[in-house]
Amino acid sequence: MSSVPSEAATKVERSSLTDTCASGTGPCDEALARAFQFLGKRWNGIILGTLANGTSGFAELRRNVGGIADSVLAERLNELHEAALIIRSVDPGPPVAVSYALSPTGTALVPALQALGAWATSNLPPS
Amino acid sequence: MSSVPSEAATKVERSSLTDTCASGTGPCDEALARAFQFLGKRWNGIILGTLANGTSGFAELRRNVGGIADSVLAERLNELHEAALIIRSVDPGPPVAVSYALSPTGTALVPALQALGAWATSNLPPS
DNA sequence: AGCAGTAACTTTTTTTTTCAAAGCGACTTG
DNA sequence: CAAGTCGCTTTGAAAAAAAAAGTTACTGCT
Repeated sequence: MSSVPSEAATKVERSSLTDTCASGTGPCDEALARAFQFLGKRWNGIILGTLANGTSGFAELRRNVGGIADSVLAERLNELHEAALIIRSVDPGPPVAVSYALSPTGTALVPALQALGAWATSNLPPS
Repeated sequence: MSSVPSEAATKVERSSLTDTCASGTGPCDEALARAFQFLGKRWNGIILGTLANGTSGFAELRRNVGGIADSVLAERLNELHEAALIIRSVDPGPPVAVSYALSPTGTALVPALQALGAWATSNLPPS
């Protein structure tokens, strides 16, 4: 992981979630704050969960995620790519085609996402 | 759960995350969207993770979460309370004292939060 | 050839969300 | 009395997300 250049670290974000949480032994410690640096931004959890179903192009992902603005999807994909959670592959074509997939780091998140889904199934009323 | 009046359901949200996700058997299904209805809003994951360490008052929670605006914390606590993820208890005092704790629904989320923390520890660079 | 459609974004404007600061009433302490 | 804390509420500014239109590069159809 330390070999991945983290350009996100050079972008000073207001109220960075990585500065939050009392140091403790409980679930809310620095690690959880780091997880929510991504997951606490609208759409990231859903995007990663959708990509867990398999590789997608931009438009397919937009349709499968459902309800996200193009510009927000583009920005999220860039951030997730820069953080090495997803892999962006370009087929030069023609026609040019771009596909997105979970990286190993992103894939490692899937069991936790599954746990979240299981929790919601058991604990949240259907909308 | 079904005995809890869900006022959140009467508030039509634009781009509701519960309308997202292709139906599928993968992690991104309706259940995950429902989980991110809460967790995809900034601060909710951290708030729930902080409360997993034990009951807190408002000011203590604000300090322990770190970096959240009063007004946002107040609103988040109201939403989480309305969704029955937390319990709000009032000690009439004097002085009056309000405390917040995870409900059984909120508590059931803790293992998934722990999984997220473990993933971050193994997969995300320290900031 | 022109047209319409799709993909993968980008740009602009509008709307919503979050932030920062101040405020309020109810207390406690020195 | 003043100053501090608590648990919020209010206001206006800043940031993020949404909505809509746009661009380039194709493909397929008439």
